[in-house]
Amino acid sequence: MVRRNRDSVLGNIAEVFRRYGYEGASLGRMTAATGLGKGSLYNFFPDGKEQMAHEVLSHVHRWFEEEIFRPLEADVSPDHGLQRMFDSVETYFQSGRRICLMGLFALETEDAFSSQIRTYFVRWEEVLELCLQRSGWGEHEARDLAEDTVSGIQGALVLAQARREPDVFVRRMHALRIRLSHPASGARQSGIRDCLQGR
Amino acid sequence: MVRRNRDSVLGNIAEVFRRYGYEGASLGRMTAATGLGKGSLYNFFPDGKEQMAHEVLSHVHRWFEEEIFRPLEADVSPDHGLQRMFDSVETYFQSGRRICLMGLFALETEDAFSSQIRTYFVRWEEVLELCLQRSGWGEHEARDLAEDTVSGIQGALVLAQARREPDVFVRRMHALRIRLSHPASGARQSGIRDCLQGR
DNA sequence: GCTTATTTGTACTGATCGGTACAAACTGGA
DNA sequence: TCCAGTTTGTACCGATCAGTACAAATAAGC
Repeated sequence: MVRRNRDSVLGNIAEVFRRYGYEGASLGRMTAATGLGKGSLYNFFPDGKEQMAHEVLSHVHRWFEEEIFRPLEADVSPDHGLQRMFDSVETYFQSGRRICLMGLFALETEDAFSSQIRTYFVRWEEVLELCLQRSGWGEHEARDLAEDTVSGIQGALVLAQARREPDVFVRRMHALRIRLSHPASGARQSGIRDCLQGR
Repeated sequence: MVRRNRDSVLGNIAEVFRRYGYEGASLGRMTAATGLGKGSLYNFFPDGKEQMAHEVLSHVHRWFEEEIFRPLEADVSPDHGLQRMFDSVETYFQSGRRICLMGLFALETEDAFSSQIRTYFVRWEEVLELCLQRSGWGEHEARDLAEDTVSGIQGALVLAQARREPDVFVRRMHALRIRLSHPASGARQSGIRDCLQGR
């Protein structure tokens, strides 16, 4: 018998939720994925399946906090923070081979996890918005771009999975990186419009 | 006793799949949503739950074919076709209040529906790409924009649901409409780059 | 080595699952 | 009005569900 620690068990459980969704992730599948019996799972998670899901989402949020959200806030170079965000996103989602559990649960479940999911996405957009402002985008553009970027990441994950083609995700991330690399305040933006009108 | 027709039953079943996901959509929930007993459901769909799901997806695909894909191909004015696409998308997804079943099943299920889902998305991107080319976009930009648009629609639906805020979807659709309204061939694109380098 | 605490794992629970069998109710044609 | 075909609906099936009870195995401290 090999003693398991709770975090590695949680990792296995997370992959079961990703692969099958909340309702499709049975305790039988979890015992198979972790190598533990039900008694062990209930020893680690006395409140059962819903607690496991909550803790998986918390774990995902903490990872994003450590790897993406805090660095976006803290990086003295916002441009570097942005590129690091994309690097981390591509690593975490395995270049489109791994889906987003927050996105899946957002679609599949109703109330149980909605608060946690909402908090995660609101947090991501907020830190990205501030980073974009520091990078030179105007207030409104930054807000809009932050929402568009987080939405774009989610959409790329769905489409990559739907088409069974991870490269879709890679292409979309590449396009987003480029899009976010050209800060253009309102003044610059109207400069581009003048230029276009002149042609 | 009220006799039901198969199509309206299918509509009710579709909403159960949307609300609960494939695994969460039990026959009990379907009998409640349709007002029919299991015997009636099995009379309409002798191959059971998986057949219901296949037929719901086919029905969704047919609706998109009639309302969006064919009009995009057929409209003499590509710009009009594009705006009509967005109008239909907003209607179908109820301005972000209704999720996309294809997207949900793409994330939640593995093999059973992957062919149907892939076909739907590939078809959408293909007709959109051709429409964008006719609208003035270059070949590569059209390809890229088509993928970005379909991906963007999916992401907007996920994020709207995740934040419990349908306006997210409305804003993203608005931004996509604007984005697609300004065809810029390769020559025009490099003109913009020259202009920027001059500053 | 023994004892106690901790971790593991299986048998079992009531409920629900997808699906089947077949009786009941309804409809349409003669 | 009657009968055959069609549609509906419920009881039931074996399997699986989330969760519980508790015994077995292991580990740590004395």
